[in-house]
Amino acid sequence: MAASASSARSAAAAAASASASASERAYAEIRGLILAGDASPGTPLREEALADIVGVSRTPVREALRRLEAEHYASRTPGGRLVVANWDNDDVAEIFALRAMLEGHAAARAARRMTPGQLAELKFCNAAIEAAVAQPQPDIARFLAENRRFHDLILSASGSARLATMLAGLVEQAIVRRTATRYDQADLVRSAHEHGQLIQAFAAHDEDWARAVMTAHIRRALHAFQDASRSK
Amino acid sequence: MAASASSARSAAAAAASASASASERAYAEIRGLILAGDASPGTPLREEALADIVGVSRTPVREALRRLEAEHYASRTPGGRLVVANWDNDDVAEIFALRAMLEGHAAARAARRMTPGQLAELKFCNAAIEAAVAQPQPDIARFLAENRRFHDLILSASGSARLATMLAGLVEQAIVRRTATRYDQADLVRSAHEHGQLIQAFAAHDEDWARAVMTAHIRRALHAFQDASRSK
DNA sequence: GAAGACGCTAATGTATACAAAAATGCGCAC
DNA sequence: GTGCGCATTTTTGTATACATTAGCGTCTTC
Repeated sequence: MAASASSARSAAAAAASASASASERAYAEIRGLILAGDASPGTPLREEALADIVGVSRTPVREALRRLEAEHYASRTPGGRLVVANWDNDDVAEIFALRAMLEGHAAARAARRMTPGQLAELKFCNAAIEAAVAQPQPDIARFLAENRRFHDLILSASGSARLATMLAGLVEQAIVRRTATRYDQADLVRSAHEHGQLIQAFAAHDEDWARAVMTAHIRRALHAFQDASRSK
Repeated sequence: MAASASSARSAAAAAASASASASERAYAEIRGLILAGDASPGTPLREEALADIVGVSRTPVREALRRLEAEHYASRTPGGRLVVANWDNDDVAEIFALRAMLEGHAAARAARRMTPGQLAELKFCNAAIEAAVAQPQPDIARFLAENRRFHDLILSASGSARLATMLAGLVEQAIVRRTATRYDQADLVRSAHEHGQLIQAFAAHDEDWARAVMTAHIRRALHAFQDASRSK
């Protein structure tokens, strides 16, 4: 698990370092440090130290930190210093509750606007997910990547930039925590099945159906996560 | 209307300039320019020009602009330049829909956690609102200020920093647009009455009731706004 | 020995100077 | 006369130097 987290981090950093802007790289790399657990909750995020790590000046690091602060990856001490944020169980539950509402809303909007092309993409994407989880040894990395893509496709089909930015932070945060827990294959298969239901709802352009399936999908994920945390 | 908007702007700017940080002042002032309509949609937001206006250097202006961009007050051209964002009718409807969901959720959480002290504050606040709207010539500025405070109290009673930051942008945006329209006294009275219902729901610690009243409150506001826009 | 104040240190906030990229306008060729 | 391409100019992105403020340890005094 430590290995998968750290490889995920270096992969993200490598992808970002390929000719992206300095602030973008700083953002990706610092977030990676937090998500991989290299910087545990409460750790101070000092601008100069981070600038050295990323290899840029303080200016882009500052921009990255402001963004991370807005997305609740970092929080401020009374004196105005930034530290890695600490999410407790209530926070996780809140994140999932907000995701359920907002992604449910996104699904409803998407159902209204879904084009045949977008629907085909979703089907293709979910086929990949099913392939990844059907094996006795599920391909977790593949599942995470394609699952992310599936939800992003719906988000983009919903056609609301506001929703997209609001959800961006929430999805990341929740996925991270999940990455840290062990997956139960049955959960993965169930997830793919729910995606299938979503596709049906989209095909029928049925807003309420889509919203309900998405809400259920995410609330089930919450409980799967909580069960995994408890038994860990 | 133009007068009220511009006085609101200068008041905000003055409040901010009183010993606040440069980035904070820049944020408040630039947002003021956008909200007052001094910078109409599509107007380029050039860093150096804004730095001159605010009287600080480009660095804090940049931070302010990133924040405004994250809150959808500004959007980027393909080339990466910032311009004042243009909200169409769909955007406004989307903002209200998101507000209805998120503030409904906040109200439900608040109902669960409401303390007697917080409840008393809400009652006091709504009394001020009722006083402001009871007169033949309602005190609009007072209403807006107290109404804002009422909703902020609920938000803080909900105890979720995530909700608070998510809603901050949405509330501002919607209020601005409303400021631009003429208020119908009947709407204001209705609004105060709905606040009374909310207080009852909070007193009973009834989550579902609170959520329903809040959702209805905001959706009515949407339609009041749309009617006002049409007949304007 | 404990408590408070003072001064030092380290971190953030701000300004400016420099580099890179993008828009625009001009000129040239077709 | 129009369209394309290059050069100029404007604007944003990044680095660094400076100012300010919060933290923190020590020293003094009661």
